[in-house]
Amino acid sequence: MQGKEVKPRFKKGFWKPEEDLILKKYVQTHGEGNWTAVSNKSGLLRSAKSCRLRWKNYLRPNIKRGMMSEDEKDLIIRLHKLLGNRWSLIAGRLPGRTDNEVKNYWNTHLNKRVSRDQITHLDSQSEKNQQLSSDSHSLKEKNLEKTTAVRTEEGQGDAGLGSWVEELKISNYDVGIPSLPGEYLTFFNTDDTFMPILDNLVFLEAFGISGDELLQETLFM
DNA sequence: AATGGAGGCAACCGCACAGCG
DNA sequence: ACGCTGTGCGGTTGCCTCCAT
Repeated sequence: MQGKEVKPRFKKGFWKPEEDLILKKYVQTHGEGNWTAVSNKSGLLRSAKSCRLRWKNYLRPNIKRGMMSEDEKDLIIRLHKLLGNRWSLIAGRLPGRTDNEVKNYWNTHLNKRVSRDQITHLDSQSEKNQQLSSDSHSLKEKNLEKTTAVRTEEGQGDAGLGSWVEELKISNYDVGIPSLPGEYLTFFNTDDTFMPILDNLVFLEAFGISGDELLQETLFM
């Protein structure tokens, strides 16, 4: 075909050790970012996206490989309950783990485990009810101790708080709307299961709020 | 030994969004 | 305002290995 631009044919499939080495050396020399340049200048016949993904998921320093610890599994399950399939957010709470790894682990291991546990949970529900009623009281007390406050901006009323307040309510949060601008908006979760691992930053991030944007502090700690 | 199914995981794809000219 | 480019994200695909038959 005359005059038609020939797109470079990129290599696909698994990365070879020598390709890893080239990418690693290139990034170490030129720094992270501008993956198009990496793709064009490194000599690798890989797309920018492929280079970026390989670096991010496998070659980047401090990547933790291997088995998930029980703590990590537990954290993934709890965070997934709160955040859903927001793998990058979940991975952000697991040092050294990537979103792709967390996602794969969830799909292959935890998804089944959670479904199984839910069935088991339903079977034994009546048996446990008595035990729960006594335990939940103390847990709820604990949760109330971890109430988070966010100060609203000057001139920002109920309507200006954004849809995330509604989302908080849907996600089992009790939200205390401030009556005056500049007052603190408070919210705490009434679901016992994930509260012990939840920190303020996680759900601020979950609802699209940067910690820098809003003054937030934990009360009653 | 051959084969077929299931599970695990690396990599790709498509879309969305931000930044910039 | 618009288009282009780079990057990030979640869903999906496809290859490889293991194991049962």
